Parts: sequence; C-alpha cells; structure tokens
Amino acid sequence: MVRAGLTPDRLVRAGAELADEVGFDQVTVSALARRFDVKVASLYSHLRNSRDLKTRIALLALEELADRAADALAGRAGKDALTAFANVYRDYAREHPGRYTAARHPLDPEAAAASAGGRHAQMTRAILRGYDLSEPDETHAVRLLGSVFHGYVSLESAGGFRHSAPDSQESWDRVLDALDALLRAWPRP
Amino acid sequence: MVRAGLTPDRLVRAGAELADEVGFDQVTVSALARRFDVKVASLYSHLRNSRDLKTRIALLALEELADRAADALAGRAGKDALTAFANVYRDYAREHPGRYTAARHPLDPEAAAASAGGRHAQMTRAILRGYDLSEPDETHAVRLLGSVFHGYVSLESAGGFRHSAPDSQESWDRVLDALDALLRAWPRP
DNA sequence: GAACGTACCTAATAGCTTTAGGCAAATTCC
DNA sequence: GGAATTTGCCTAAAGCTATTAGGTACGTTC
Repeated sequence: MVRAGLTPDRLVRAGAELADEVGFDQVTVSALARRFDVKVASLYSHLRNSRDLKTRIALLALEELADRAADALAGRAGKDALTAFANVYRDYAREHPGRYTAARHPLDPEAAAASAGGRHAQMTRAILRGYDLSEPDETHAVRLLGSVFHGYVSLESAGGFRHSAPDSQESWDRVLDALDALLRAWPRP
Repeated sequence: MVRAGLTPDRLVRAGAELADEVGFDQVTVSALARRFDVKVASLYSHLRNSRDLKTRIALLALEELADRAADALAGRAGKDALTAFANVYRDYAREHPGRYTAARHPLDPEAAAASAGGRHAQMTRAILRGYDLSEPDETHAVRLLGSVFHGYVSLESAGGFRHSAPDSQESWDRVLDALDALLRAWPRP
C-alpha cells in the first residue's frame, strides 16, 4: 500500500481548509482522515487528539493573520495604518471564515503564550503610536480596538448587518472614521 | 415508574443552567437526560433534536438579556443609559457565561426573526436618542456599540485581559467614557 | 372501572474519539 | 545489496453522542 505522507503540518493545513469549507466546529479527526483517504486511527500518530488539532489550526490562523497585518502596516501610519490593519481582520474573516473562527478559539495558557497573540497586541500599539496616547490610555485603546474589530467582524459574519440598510461596508468605513476621530481626541479623565 | 415531568420549557431552562456550568458547547441531549435521570430517547418527544435545544437556549438567553436591558434603561438617558446598558451585557456574560455564548449562537432566519434581537436593536436606538445623531449615522452607531459591547465582553471572558495591567474594569470604564465622548462628537463625513 | 392518550422506555443504527496491537514500507547499517 | 530497525498506516475494539421505531405502563376521562 502507498503511504499517504501525513505530517502534523499537512494535517493542520488541511484542517484549516476544511474549516473554511464546512465551518470550524465541523472539523473532526474523522473528516480529516476521509480527506486523506486514510483510516481515522492513522492520524493519532501525528496529532495528540481532536483538541490538539483545533488548537493547531487556531495557532496557524493567528500566525497568518499576524503576517498579513505586518505586511499591511509596513510603511503606513496614522489613520492609514488603522484602516489597513482593520481591513486585514475583516478581509481574512471573509476569505477564511473557518480559520477566523479558529483564531477566536480559546487557547490554554501554554498555547496562548506560544501564539501570535503578542504580535497582534504589539502591532496595535504600533498603530497607536501615530496618536498621542500614553499609558494607561494606550492600553485602554488597544483593548477598544481589539473589541471593535473582533466584534464588528464577528457580528457581520454572523449575518447581523446583512438584512438592513445601510450597507455594512458603509458602516465599516464610518466606524473607522469614528475610531480615528476618537483616538485623536481621546478623553482624559 | 414515576414520571419525570419533562416539558420543553423545563428542558430548555435546565439546558441553560447546564450551559453555565459546563459551557454551551458541552450542552448535549445526553447530558440533559442524565440531569433528569431519564433515558436519552425520552427527550425527543419534547425537543426536535440537538440543534433545536441549542436554538431554544439561545432564544431564552436573548430574552433574558433584553429583559434586563429594558429594566436597566428605565428612567435613564445619555451616558447614564449607555453605561447601564453596557453593564447589562457584561454582567450577564459574567453571571451566565454559557447563556451568553448561547446568545451569540447563529440562528436560522426564522429563529432570528422570532428572537429578542429586534428589542436589543430598538433599545440601542433609544440610547442614541440622547445623542444628536440622525440617519444613517444612528445606524452606524448602533453597529459600533453592538460591536464594542460584544467584542469587549467576548475578549474579556476568553481571558484576553486577565494577565495584563491595568485592570479590565478600568479599561471598561474608560472605553465607556470614550464611547460617550465619541457619540457626543460624532464625526460627519 | 374501561378506554385512551401520552410519557418514558428498550432496542437498534450510525458517527466521532481514542487506545492497543500488528504488518509492511522506508530507512539505516553492515 | 541485504538485514535490521524504525515508523507509517492498518485492524479491532470500546465508549460516547444523536436519532428513529416501536413498546409498555401511567394518568386521565368517561
């Protein structure tokens, strides 16, 4: 019999594709085995278990997102950087809904520490350097931006804005305008 | 044999409690049957299937949230209303994490139409009446507020702000200050 | 007290997860 | 090049969840 050439990496990548096709929740070890035309038990030499698979897909998604964000930020500052960064999240969620869901998957502390989460936070801080905030306001703003981006993208992809006017794109643009204005005139206590 | 007295309502309520205890994802027809000390098949006279159970828990959570929000808004306006409303979401998520997750569960169009989703949107608009926005800006602001509240609460309960200073409570207060300031000085295009 | 409806049960099928142990292909070593 | 070893994928099996079909006995109604 010809070997399938399974590796943890190929499995995780295929798992990410599967997530985009059928949804992250539907990613199962069984479905992945079917995709490689291999028996289920064979995957357990490469993956600890089902949770391990999902964690690795989450880590992959976080890395991909951070890479895209880093590209988008290169050479930009101020509102330009803010917009480019925000669009990375929104576009990624649209192109890769399963991966985006994976990126929001709760990670245990070790996985979280090894994740690209820190890069995301650092990039957000880099954007805020274009505005005039100092600690602890910068941290509050980091949290606000994370909340808005995640919240908007998640509500939008759940269909929340689909059946009402105006267009979601218009709201997105205006929300980014508003955030820019807010960061320029951040209220001091 | 003594009958257990199952009804759809009791099952859904128990399912909501179960969600808060073990997480919404772990809510299964089997676990619910165990909780009533009844065979699994018995539940299928009261629930269509597992998805039906989860949908009903989601609808329950949305109603509870809307009820709390309506109470909180009574007699308030302006920033006072904004803060009270926002705290309803945050407090509910802390007290009832499983139900809160359920409330964010994707609903099919019929379920969504029958849900308290419309009440939530109307209440958000009521708050914005305390600020000077007119369409389409009011809708953009509705979407922004929904995004921030959902995003913040979801990142916070995923532990996102747990291991860094300053305290999440402080950021929450400052984020609400910032939103209030933003709504009072909403940028026109 | 008989007849009926219904609440819960047994039984069975099917899918996903995970572990244990086996064979054969690939790799290493002489 | 062939033997020894490693390792990749397999079969088998047990346990859990979901769901359906059909049966029994409880509670209600007349």
